[in-house]
Amino acid sequence: MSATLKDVAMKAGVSTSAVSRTFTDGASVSDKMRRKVEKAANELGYSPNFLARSLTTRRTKLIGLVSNNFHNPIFLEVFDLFTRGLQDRGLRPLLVNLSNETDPEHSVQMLRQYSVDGVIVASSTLPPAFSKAFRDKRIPVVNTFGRYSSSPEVHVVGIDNAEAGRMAARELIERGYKNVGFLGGPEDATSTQDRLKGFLEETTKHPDIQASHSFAKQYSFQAGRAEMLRLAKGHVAEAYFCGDDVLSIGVLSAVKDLGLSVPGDIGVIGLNDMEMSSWENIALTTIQQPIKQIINSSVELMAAMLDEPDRYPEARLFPCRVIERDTLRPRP
Amino acid sequence: MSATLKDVAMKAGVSTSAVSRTFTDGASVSDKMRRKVEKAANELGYSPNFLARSLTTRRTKLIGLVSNNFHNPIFLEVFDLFTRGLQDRGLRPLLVNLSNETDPEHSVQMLRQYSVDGVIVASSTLPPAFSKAFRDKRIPVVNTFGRYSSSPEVHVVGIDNAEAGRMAARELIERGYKNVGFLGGPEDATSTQDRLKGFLEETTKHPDIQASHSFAKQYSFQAGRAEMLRLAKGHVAEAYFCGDDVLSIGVLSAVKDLGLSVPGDIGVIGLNDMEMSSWENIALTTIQQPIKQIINSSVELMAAMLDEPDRYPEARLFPCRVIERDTLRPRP
DNA sequence: GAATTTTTTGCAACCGGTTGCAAAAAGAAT
DNA sequence: ATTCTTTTTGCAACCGGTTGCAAAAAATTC
Repeated sequence: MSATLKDVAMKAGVSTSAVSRTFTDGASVSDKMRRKVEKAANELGYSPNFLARSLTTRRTKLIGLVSNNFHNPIFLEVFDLFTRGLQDRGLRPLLVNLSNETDPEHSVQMLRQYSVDGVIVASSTLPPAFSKAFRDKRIPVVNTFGRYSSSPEVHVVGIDNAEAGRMAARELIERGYKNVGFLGGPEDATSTQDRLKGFLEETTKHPDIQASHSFAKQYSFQAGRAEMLRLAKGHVAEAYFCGDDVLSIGVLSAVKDLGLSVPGDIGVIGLNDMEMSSWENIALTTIQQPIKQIINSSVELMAAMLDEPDRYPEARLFPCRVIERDTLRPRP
Repeated sequence: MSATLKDVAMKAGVSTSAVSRTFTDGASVSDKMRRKVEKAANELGYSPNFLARSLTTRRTKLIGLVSNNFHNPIFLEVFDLFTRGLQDRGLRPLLVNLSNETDPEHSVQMLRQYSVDGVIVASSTLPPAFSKAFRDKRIPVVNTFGRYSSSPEVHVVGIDNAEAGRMAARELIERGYKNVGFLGGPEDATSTQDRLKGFLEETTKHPDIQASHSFAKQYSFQAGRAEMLRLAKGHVAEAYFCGDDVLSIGVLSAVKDLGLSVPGDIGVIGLNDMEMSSWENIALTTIQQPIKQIINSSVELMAAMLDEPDRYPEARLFPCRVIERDTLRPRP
């Protein structure tokens, strides 16, 4: 169909190697040759086939971008940042939606069949074993939003979830809430467990603080709303730390429907600081996860691993900070 | 690194063709041979390299998924549906973010270099010429959310934007609004132009109706909010048809800040019916674009084009309907 | 201008597969 | 058992590139 290396070589009256070298940077070609080849290539509208090239170079510049979180608005920001970051380095994201995939192992194999240079697992809910499966096949992998551990098996970039839990607890306590609740995301996600751990660690330091906890089934508005409505039938805390902003917004909606006010009757603090949280009609007080930095760092790390596949695994953690808006009562 | 065809052939003591045929459906292999090969393949953990295969088959099963809309929450739903739809057919989305790309031509070339089997352009704001560039290179292309025209040059799947504009106007008129406004998305997008055209077509039919119009700079909350705040300094209509739900939500926020109520003082109707619009604390009345059908149809059409690349271009339009929630006054 | 070094170029093998063709094997018909 | 079909298999060329090596050409040195 479109012109090949051979066509160009023939047209320019040179060997195929010469043409190949013209399109490979760092290869030895004289200026005269380069001009001759480029002329022929332009006339034929030739540009090299990356996939054929990858056969010998063993580099596809394809990066698997795997996620199972297509219902949390923050992931649109995540995809935006990832795609741009990868594109800026000449890498191409092959997107994998794990939402309904019954067998994650299948994705591992598929990405291997496409010879991806690396895989970014963008999820705080996928088990660490999933990321590890890539490492076992010697495919560079970065688990963004993954669990930090003192002996990581794969590269992790994200936040210290336990510390985020402590931070939320401190924030609530400092504002004088005595009866606080943790309303986390999926119970089996390591991020939820770590945040809860940190949260409780901090609250138990204070004997006058009552802490309770429960979990939403997933990171979504409806799950957060449903959980809050359920809680309302029993004992209700004065303030909740929600595992995610979208959950928080669900909670805000439920609170409103219950005829209660925020922050008057119930305080809410979220986690993420997604774009929507700053919208004036939401104005959620939240713990900001520096996702721009997290993602840029993930991409940077991935790029580094392409040159050095056996790089020793590291955890890159970024500090969070509280963004004060309108859903917690002011400090005394 | 990992096992190749040759390794398997050697281990099984057969020719490479035999191994190749075992992994190609529809190829002629005896059961005995197949078993022998599969055994060897399993022991070596072999699976075929799709890219090498694509060299001869001329099929990569890669589909370019191009968008420039990474700030509108509806696109998270769009990506979710596209990735799942493509995956279900064994196709793989290569995601391209055109947001900050200065030169779209560059993307066209890049996708060609990766030998994508087809391209889906998911955008209502990219110019038709962009999609056409793929067709000119004989790459199958579907422009989802594209402009319908009676002589389409590329396949278009979406809605009849003019009809959506008429529908919105009728809805407002039937509810007794006399002074109505069109608050569209980017002025240069064909979708905006078509919607405005339909909107005005309907309002001018009624001599007692006053219609005004203006445009937001992009499809985002802040753009909608800013435009409404700007409008508030001059003449304000009784009800607005916004070019998109996320714009509508920006408008709702502005109206609230102006100390006015919805739908008491100002009515709002959006377009899209994204997930968030149904959230109880937003409850936006909107025109629903059946995106699930649109996307499934786009994927189906793309799959059909892979078998029949020169398929005559068609436009597939889906009807919209009004979803009544809480942002328009009730019908009389 | 000859000898030496450096740069440029082409040959040919290779990357990991597929496939047309003809030979070999198996099955059916006589 | 022989002949004729049908199915299965392997050979070898090919897909579109890259690259080590040695020969050719150009540049440098004396």
